Amino acid sequence: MTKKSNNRPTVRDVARVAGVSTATVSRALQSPDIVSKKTRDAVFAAVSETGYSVNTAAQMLRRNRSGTILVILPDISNPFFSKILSGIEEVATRANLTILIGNTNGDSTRYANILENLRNGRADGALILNGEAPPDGMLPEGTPAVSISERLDGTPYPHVGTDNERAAFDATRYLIEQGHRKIAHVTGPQDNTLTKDRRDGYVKAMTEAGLSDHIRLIDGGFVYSDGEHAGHHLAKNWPDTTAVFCANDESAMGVIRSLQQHGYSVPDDISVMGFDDVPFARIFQPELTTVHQARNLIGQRAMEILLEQLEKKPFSTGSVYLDHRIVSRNSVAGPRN
Amino acid sequence: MTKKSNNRPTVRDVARVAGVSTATVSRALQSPDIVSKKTRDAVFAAVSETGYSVNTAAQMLRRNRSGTILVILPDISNPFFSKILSGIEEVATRANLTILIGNTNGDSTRYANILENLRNGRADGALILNGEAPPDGMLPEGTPAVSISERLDGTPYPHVGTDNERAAFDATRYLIEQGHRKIAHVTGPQDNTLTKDRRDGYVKAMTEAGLSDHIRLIDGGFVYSDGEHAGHHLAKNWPDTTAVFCANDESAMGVIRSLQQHGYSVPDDISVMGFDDVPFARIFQPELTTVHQARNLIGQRAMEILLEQLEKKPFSTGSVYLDHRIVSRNSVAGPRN
DNA sequence: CTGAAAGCGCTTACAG
DNA sequence: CTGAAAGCGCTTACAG
Repeated sequence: MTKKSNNRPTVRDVARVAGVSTATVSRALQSPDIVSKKTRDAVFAAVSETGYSVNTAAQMLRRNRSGTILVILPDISNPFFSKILSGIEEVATRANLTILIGNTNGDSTRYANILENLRNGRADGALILNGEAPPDGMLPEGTPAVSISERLDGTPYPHVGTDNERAAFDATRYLIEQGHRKIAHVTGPQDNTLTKDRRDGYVKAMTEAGLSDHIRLIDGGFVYSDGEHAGHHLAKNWPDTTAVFCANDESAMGVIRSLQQHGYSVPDDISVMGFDDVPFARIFQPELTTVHQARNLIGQRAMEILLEQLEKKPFSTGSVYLDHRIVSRNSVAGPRN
Repeated sequence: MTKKSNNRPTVRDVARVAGVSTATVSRALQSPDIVSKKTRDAVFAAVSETGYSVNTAAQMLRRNRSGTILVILPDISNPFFSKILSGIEEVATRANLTILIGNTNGDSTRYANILENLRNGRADGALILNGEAPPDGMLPEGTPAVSISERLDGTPYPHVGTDNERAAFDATRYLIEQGHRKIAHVTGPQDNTLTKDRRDGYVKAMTEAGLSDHIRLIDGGFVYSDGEHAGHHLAKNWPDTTAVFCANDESAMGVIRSLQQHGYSVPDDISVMGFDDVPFARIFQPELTTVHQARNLIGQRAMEILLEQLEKKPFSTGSVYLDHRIVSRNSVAGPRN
């Protein structure tokens, strides 16, 4: 009967102090309404007295659920993801779920390691923001999952994001309405569904406006240096362009700097528009005109759909789109002359 | 003998396939070198055949360890933290430890909820980046923890960061060496150890250079709008200032924009220097001269010290400082005339 | 409304 | 080097 070295109180300790069984302690804690008020009070008092806190491992083992959801993203430092994360957290917290963040860094080995959390029971479901479908066999069949932002073609998971084609269409229309005709588009990275959708929206808007002769596509990417290269390309090859629609804000900033180095003034000589409305878009000079995505709501909605899956309720399949809007700031003006 | 509904293979399944006991399966997986090669091979083959993955909950319960460490920070979207996080992750991954991120958002209720992960066994130790000591009783005694960046005065936890007083001293010296005399300092938020240390370093450098008459302190903070206010204050009250040292990069950007709105040119009329070297410092115009902190190394070192605590090895107490350096860019020049 | 008992899937002293 | 068995701390069908 020697004392255990680890003194963390357990249900047994609480039961002893409260004068009830461990089953009753568990019930009072998990389903307070199915025990008598007297019992409930006694148990709660015993919990404070002992400083009891449930042992999550035991609970997970017994329930066969971790109460954790895995958020898979390519780069946690990318400001695009932080607001989505907040939305996810809000809903998860309300549902008493913990969030585990898996940062792939674009590395497939890391991605595989992260997915392991679903196989070993550390997480019950996943929110996939990295745009890459889990390789076959890496996920137990029927694992609840939702893809965010990028669609995961050929996958059964529901998807939440922005209607990118529509948003790109609206952005291009916006430039046309400012009087621009020679409008270029700097795309995102190849083999990305976002890139395709935004490019399609741009092409569609140009075509519908009878400007198909002015379509100018430049291969880009989502980082600053991609924008710099694109700006250089633009200055060299299409110097008479009056407006550029970029696939995201960061590349738009690179385009602007590069254009400035080539002697252009933005927006006086050339207008530049981004996509995302990251926090820095307001601080950058010129303040960036861009497409705002409802990132917080996207995160919330995705988490809600995952929750429905976890609870075996019917859930929406296919894509859910949240509203976007154009944010007018200073990087776009009418064409000169 | 009905089939269980949940088909995840267990050690029993692996044991049956490999023709050994569950104890041996566990040994082959956890300490491959203490079983015979023949057994090891049989177990590994059985693992692939069955698609076995350890049940983390059972493992945690049995070992009384979660293999997870908790990283507590105020704001995950703050770029200052992301590189520190990478450093932490690198070391944690090498040690086969999972990271759980707790985002307090400066909310003490959330902070308390996050600390609960240490009491319920979901995490074995903590890395504290939010500058706030856990309230008494919120952490089981002897919980391994390390504070990062901000010191936690009155706390037994080791600390890893930058020697802020020294770094601020160096930054101020740098401005003095460029020929500046009337140098202002925009501080961080009150009641923050970083603020105190950086202010002290500034005052010390000014005093040592015989410039104590030119000490100009402006209460600031770590966000953009704090900088804007400070810039306004500066323009109104000390218009002949030729250089400003700001407590961080974000506030330095606010100071610059605000000064520009007051008609100053940076750095021609006035030089502005930041602190941190966040990623955006290179994109901002003018590119920001600042103090680089070894954020990745700070994260690594902190995780290493936490690891030593977890393994009950002796570990360094007190503060560990990693080297900082001045990064010269375009927001600082010599004084006009 | 409550209790006694089984069992979730591991790991590890103990014995050989 | 290996196996049989106990037990980590919960929760929940079962019985009353």
